[in-house]
Amino acid sequence: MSEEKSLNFLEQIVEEDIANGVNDGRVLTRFPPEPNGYLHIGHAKSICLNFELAKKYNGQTNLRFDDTNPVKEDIEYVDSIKQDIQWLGFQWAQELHTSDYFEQIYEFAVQLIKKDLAYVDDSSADEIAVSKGTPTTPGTPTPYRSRSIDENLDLFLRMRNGEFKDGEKVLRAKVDLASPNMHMRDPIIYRIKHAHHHRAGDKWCIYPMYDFAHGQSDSIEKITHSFCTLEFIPHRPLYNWFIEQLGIFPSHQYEFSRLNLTYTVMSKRKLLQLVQGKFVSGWDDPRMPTISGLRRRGYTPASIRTFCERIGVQKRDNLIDVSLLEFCIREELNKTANRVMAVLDPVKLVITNYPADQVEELSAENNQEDPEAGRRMLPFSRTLYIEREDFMENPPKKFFRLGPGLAVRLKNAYIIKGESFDKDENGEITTIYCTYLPESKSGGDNSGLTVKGTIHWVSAAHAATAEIRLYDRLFNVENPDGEEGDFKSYINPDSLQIIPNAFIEPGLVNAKPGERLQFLRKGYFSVDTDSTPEKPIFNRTVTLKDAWAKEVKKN
RNA sequence: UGCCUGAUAGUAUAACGGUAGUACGACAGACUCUGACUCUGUUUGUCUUGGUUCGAAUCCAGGUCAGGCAACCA
Repeated sequence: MSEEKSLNFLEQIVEEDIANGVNDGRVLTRFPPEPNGYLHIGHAKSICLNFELAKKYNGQTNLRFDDTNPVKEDIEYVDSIKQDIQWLGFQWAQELHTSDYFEQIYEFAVQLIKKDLAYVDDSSADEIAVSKGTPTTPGTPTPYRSRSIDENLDLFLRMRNGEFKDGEKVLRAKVDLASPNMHMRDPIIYRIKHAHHHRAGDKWCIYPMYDFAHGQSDSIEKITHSFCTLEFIPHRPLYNWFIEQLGIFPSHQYEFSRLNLTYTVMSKRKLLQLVQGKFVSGWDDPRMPTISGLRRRGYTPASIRTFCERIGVQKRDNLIDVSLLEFCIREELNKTANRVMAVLDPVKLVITNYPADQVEELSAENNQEDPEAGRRMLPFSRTLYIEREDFMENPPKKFFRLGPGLAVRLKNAYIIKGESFDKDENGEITTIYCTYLPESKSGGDNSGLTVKGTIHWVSAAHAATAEIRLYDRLFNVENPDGEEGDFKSYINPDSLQIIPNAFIEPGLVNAKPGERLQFLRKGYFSVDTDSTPEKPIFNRTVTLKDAWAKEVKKN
């Protein structure tokens, strides 16, 4: 383990700070979600970054809810966010809420007013927008900019006391209306909202804006390194300006680029549209890039953490290939998931030389990658189900499966040879007939034969049935955000295929929700949260790599 | 057309003035009682033009391209 992993740019910053004795080497980060939606894998990047970086440098991480907008926030989201972070494997030092600082933030505002650095503005939203000018032309002061300190103090108190209606007045910082940075053109720092807050109740009718809450909260908590995404870069001068004018603890903001993944969307707004428009079954639909969706899909916390580590941290825009995420979950599940057999698209197979009333119990390895996983017994009989695609009437030369005259190994059982088949009036094969080699039994094969292919099966009389849900990418274009028009028009209509009656090994009816398995040759699956022994439900987490599918595609 | 970011294989990410490396993907092969896994090999890259330097992905200047910013959202 002498291999040195290079540091990402934020780790470099932290190491430099520690080396220079900044904050006495103390490292305290925070993860600051607004409780107005569910966490997605983009948040996971931020969570991993904040928690792992702090831990690496003997620091800690707070969970702070940025709950400054009561009309959009809800306790439901608070709970889901906490669950998701813990599920990912992280524990915050303190659970904090910006709303707990409202009194102090209010005092900060008063302080600003007293320094003549903030004023109450009676202008309408439109008037303020106009007065801010444009990026190329400076803003102009509204008539209220020159109010006296005393008048501002009085008005602000009356705002707090509920004497005005929503939108009637705002408190603005007095910064620089001519700044090339639009965020410095007297930003609004308090607005009136007569709304019930999920945590503060009805105590307040004025609420601070993000720019006058986030940095202040960082400072109150003495956060040393405040990491956020790139779109907050233009806010940083304001972040620093407030710290300077207020003379409070100098937290520092650093920005990194947010995660984008191919074949999905990542903005909360768009995910909400998918949920509300019923394009998916909910926030935890296994096709969603939400943490809860990935969890239900069968992703593990470790695979998501590994993924976040491999994508790195930088400042350039990126679009990560979802195949990397898939690689991370396959890599883990290959080592940990038991192998079982399930036939998704069954066709009957009759072994004509196998005794009609004989049933054998065959021993099967659970996971050859893990000797500890043990073995299980499987019933075998004359009539089986195999995968329809594993038989071809006129197979091409590279087809290593069953066909007339073609021999193949039944996994954990015998070598069989295809003989004949029945078809119905539509030309669809209904039954395949084959013969088996009794001396080719797995574990004791002395047939002297080797076959190129091995296929999976279940005994028809013993198999249980299950609902299997096959998931594919939610969108059929790599970057739905980058396409013309409504992103929803690029939704993949085949992103969910439900197989109501697949055949599974009898023992699988007892699989517990959340359990992860490999269906041999079909992919990794996990037991759905709605699954019961009476009606087992499996979600496909990810397919196996399929060299044959590629071969077929080529021709 | 103001300000702010950024630009290294298909996608990401290293190299911090000294041999452009790694992962995923793709392609080819070996192995295989999973056409899986594993293993081997191949392919493809420093946005551009100048400058500094013995030497530039790296430093400087100009350009190009991409993204962000003018919510009483965060």
